[in-house]
Amino acid sequence: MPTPGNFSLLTTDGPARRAQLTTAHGIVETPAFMPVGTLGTVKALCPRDLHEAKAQIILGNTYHLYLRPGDDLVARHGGLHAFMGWDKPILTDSGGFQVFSLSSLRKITDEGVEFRSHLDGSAHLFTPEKVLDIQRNLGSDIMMVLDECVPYGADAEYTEKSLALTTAWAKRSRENHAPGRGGQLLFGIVQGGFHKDLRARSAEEICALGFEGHAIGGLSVGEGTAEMYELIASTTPLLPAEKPRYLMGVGKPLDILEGIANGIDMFDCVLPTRNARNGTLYTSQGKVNIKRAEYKDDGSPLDPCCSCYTCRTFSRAYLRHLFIAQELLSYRLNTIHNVHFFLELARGAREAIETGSFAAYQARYQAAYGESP
RNA sequence: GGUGGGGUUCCCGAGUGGCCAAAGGGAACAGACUGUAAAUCUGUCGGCGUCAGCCUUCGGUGGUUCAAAUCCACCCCCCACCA
Repeated sequence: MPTPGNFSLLTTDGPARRAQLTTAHGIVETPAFMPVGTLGTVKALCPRDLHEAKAQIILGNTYHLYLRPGDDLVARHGGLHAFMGWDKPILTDSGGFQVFSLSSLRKITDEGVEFRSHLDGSAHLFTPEKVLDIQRNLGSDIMMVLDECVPYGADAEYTEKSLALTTAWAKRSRENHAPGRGGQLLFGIVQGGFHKDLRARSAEEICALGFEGHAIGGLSVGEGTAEMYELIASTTPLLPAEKPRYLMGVGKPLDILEGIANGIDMFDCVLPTRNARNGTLYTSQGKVNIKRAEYKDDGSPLDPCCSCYTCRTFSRAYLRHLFIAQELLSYRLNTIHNVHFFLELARGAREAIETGSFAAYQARYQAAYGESP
């Protein structure tokens, strides 16, 4: 039985890789898409739905779970796996993204991040160490270090300072959490904004610290697709090939395939779940806005090529009706489908890499979703 | 029969002389969403338009006025209460 952290490369197709990452709660076949379950739930789904969609690993969020219900409470209930009834791997984000998205509520210091709760305004301090303590309470399989997600458009001076801080925090994180401790893996995060030289420096500094995996953070924060792809292409090769590579928060179907083409192994994104709730559904033929009037009388399935429960059972007309009527089932059926689609996207990519046909696989989606960038 | 209240753009509903094609909400029609403060947000929403404007509209008809959804007269509906 391989130990958590073991990452075995099975095969490659150009820079694209097919591998297995071992965690305390099982093996993750990569490339993998990880549905986001910020508050200990992939919104609108229950673990049964996730199993049916063949989800291998999901995300939880340190910041949000710390504030509510509290990581100590989760620990008292046996950790996040037991608490939410999910026995497969969980990756917890550190709260670094919230440092970015809730920027008006926080202040960054060398020590960490002082912030005010978006729920009740109470003051808190996140340090690299504190964030790991929380993630230990949550009992996630993969923990993320605290980082600063630099806003798009930040100049070199700010980015460089931020980068130094992120590296210092990463170092403290590694010192606080020895490899193998508690079976919990620790991933470092490369930042550096949109300055290639700073990205390279960050990659060098972060990868020198001996994390079990490496993430690229700070992308899809407002930049254009071309710029994002350029950065993925230039940064990914700087991450050690023998460790998993995780592109944080990305992305759209084509973004994910582009990442895989460049050698990324793991992805997470709120798009399938959020868009499901907002009526945008992903199909083999491209995006479908299910609230459009043209689907009012459409008795065909959302995507005839899809094997999810939603597509096997219901018509577009019914899905539109549920959405327009704001029925709760709408959110569930839409999310079941979108999550299935993203997981299937990754599963198909794994298969394509195994057969050496990833380029053709990517091209098929480019045809359906528009040439990119 | 009497008294009082009311009829506004698809719906509800503000507006009581000019700044009104008429607040606000809903519906409708589009669009956005990338480590989730998101079951959220944005746009359009009388017609025409070379975007300056022009035309039609506030129960009906007629009138007052430079100007009326707003004032007056009569008429038609609706609601409440009293007989």
